[in-house]
Amino acid sequence: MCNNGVVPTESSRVRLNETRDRILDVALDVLGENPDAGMGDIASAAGVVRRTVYGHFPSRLDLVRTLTERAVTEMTAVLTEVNASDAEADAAWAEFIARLWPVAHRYRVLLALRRGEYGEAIHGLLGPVDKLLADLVKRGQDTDVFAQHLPAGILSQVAYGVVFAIADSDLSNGTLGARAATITSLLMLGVPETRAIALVGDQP
Amino acid sequence: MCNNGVVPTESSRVRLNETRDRILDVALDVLGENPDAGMGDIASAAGVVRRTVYGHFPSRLDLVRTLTERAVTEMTAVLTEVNASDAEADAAWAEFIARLWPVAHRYRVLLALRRGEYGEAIHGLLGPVDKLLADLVKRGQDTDVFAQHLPAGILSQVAYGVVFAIADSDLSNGTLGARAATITSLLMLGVPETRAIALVGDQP
DNA sequence: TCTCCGTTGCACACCAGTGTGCAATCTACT
DNA sequence: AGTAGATTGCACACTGGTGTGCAACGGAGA
Repeated sequence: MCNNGVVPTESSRVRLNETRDRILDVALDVLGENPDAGMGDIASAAGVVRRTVYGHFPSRLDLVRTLTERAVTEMTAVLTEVNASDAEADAAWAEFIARLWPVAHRYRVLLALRRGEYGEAIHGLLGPVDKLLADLVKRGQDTDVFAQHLPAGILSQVAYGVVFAIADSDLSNGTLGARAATITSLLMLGVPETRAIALVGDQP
Repeated sequence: MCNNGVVPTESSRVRLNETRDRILDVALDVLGENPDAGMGDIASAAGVVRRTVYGHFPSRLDLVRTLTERAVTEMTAVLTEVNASDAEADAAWAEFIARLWPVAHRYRVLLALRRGEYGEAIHGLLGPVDKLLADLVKRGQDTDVFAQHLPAGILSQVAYGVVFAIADSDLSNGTLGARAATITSLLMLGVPETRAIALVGDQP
């Protein structure tokens, strides 16, 4: 399909990338509503024929993997930046959730996709994000900012699991969802309610 | 298969129910590991042939529905009992989680099954449980025992979503998991850490 | 106008799971 | 031994998704 080893024209390459990006964007929506959606569903939602999708992504796994890589890139960018600051761990967490929120909402499907066919592949790609999260929580526990009723690795998983769960609920969009997700995750990290509310107040 | 309208012998009926129950038990395990497992996988795990499974459950949906009904029955039993007591809402919640824990661990697959093919059917059957949970949380909010940063309906969903998430993690068995799930869910319900720890201490 | 190249439409093979039909078999009870 | 009934083994049709091959179409640029 697409390219057979020949150098493409400038304009055609633009058209190609436009289609490719549109497929990726729309795939996120479609899979978000139904993680079991097929290539045909994605194709028609993108206003394109199934055959065309296979022109850009040789297999369904390739598509999902690309999507995941995208998500990992965006998330690690935010997370490393937040992690680098010398703020208290709870403040860092609050800022992280606030900035992650739009991304989390878009990529909420990945949580569902972690079980099932491509679970292993996705899990592998998400490894770096998990590690950064665990590091942040560990830092909070070491400085007595977060509770220690669970090991950092699990606590971080559960905490950002909650964020995605809220991203998947009725509150998904709007700032209300972001506030709810931040406060809830802070509470379960052991931050007192008054402190949690103060923290989200700082970043509306 | 099984029965063609004729009255069965006593012993054969026993054998029948034994097989049926074994299929149900094993289906819970198999689907717990892989929600997309087929009838064949379930059958062979139960030491039986695929055809036999269809003898007891005319379709895959029937099997899943039966499983769900089982779960709903067990959960509502615990929940109504706990809900009827006049204890504080947080104490009631703690007792609920403690008693729900073994059940939750067994039926954790239902959470994954809520999305996907049979999502709607399962969601419908789980309705009563959701309502009881929401009532309990509402009671806690009205008596200022639980935080009000989220509406009761959503807060209850997120809270017991966490319980299942922990049931699905490495801590799944043992009393450690139960403690972790209880404390974490209490924290996110807005109960102060000291109080939460005191509550689980009461029910080891 | 001619060419490049992404896109389309249709063909096909393939696979995995579902659900059914039916004769054969095995087992417990009489 | 005879019988009822659950189980088995194998057949089949059907569905729905995947991935590929290939000729034809259509638009943008030389």
